[in-house]
Amino acid sequence: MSVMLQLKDLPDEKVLKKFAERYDGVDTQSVSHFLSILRIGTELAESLDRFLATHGLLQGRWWVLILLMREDDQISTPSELAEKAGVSRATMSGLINGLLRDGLVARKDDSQDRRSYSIILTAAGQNKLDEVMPDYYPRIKKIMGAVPEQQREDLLKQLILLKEQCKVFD
Amino acid sequence: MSVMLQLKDLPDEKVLKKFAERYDGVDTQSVSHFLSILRIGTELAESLDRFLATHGLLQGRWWVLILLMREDDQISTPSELAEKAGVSRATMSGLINGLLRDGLVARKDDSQDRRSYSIILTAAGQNKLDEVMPDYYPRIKKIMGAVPEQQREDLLKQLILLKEQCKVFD
DNA sequence: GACAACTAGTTAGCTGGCTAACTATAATGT
DNA sequence: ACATTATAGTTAGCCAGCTAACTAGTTGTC
Repeated sequence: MSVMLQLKDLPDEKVLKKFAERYDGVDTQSVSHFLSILRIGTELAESLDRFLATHGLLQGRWWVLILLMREDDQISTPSELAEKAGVSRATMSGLINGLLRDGLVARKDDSQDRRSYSIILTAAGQNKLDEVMPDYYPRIKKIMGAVPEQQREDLLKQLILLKEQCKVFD
Repeated sequence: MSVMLQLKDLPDEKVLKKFAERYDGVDTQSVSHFLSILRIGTELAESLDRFLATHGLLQGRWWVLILLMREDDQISTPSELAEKAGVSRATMSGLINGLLRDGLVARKDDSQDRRSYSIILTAAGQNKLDEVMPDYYPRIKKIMGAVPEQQREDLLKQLILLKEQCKVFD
């Protein structure tokens, strides 16, 4: 995601009037709320990325490492990883290449199926996670601590409602 | 943004235990909530993009058209647009090129400052907005309708708290 | 008036998303 | 056995973000 709206850029009175005149039935509140939610989503993701960058990682590659560590033997295949990460095989191809270059994962050819190969988390990759994760978890806890325990469930519930309601875009 | 997490991919018991053993002090709830929020943000943005795509637009270019329409005379400059859209001048350069190619904006050289030029919304650009916006506004209203009026303010308030708490990433 | 410093915009190269088209191999069906 | 179909991975080309380095022009200062 990446949303081209600065919260400060919410339109002023004059502009609102202009748009409301040209396009009737504009619900200013809804629009402003919707855009703010998108914007905050972007900002949260950017914060995470900046944090990962301090450890020399970015979101995409970091997540691949985590998916590998989840496996019993730290091993998987490109298509499996693509499926689990929710990205196309083409995208996973690029992510894997970057990780191979950095030596955080290694490639092992499949003797059974010559089209395929396996990807293994290397010692360097595990070390990288062991460096990042103990720094990551407490920060996440602190961040989520900003929302009172009880209201977190409500927050999630409402966001899920919004997401589901997005069917009106189809 | 773009978050590599499928909600379905929340880790199972065994995996949770594995991570909790290696990295102590993991607050599973916080992590899962945080990642879910990021994921939903991405999905909302993707929905908007799919909608805009049905009108032959994408988020970046659409937002530039809106910023131009906000101006009294539908005119602005690349750096002004970059600043208002919250992107780098380099990115705006690319967006403007795309819009120029599609004829949705036009370029007008500045006689005062030969480094600069102005970007104007063309009739075709205005027509495109006149096609998209009357379709956009009611859909946004319907989507936000999923969250009861009273809880919207809370939702926003909590998201803003989270965003601000992201300072712990710095 | 000349030089320094700043500003406007572009370009190159990186990240990471996508689709569509491609290669190579495997599996299936007749 | 061979032909078809399906699958694994890559590549090319698009979108959109970024930084850093660059050109060109403007401004300010001495």
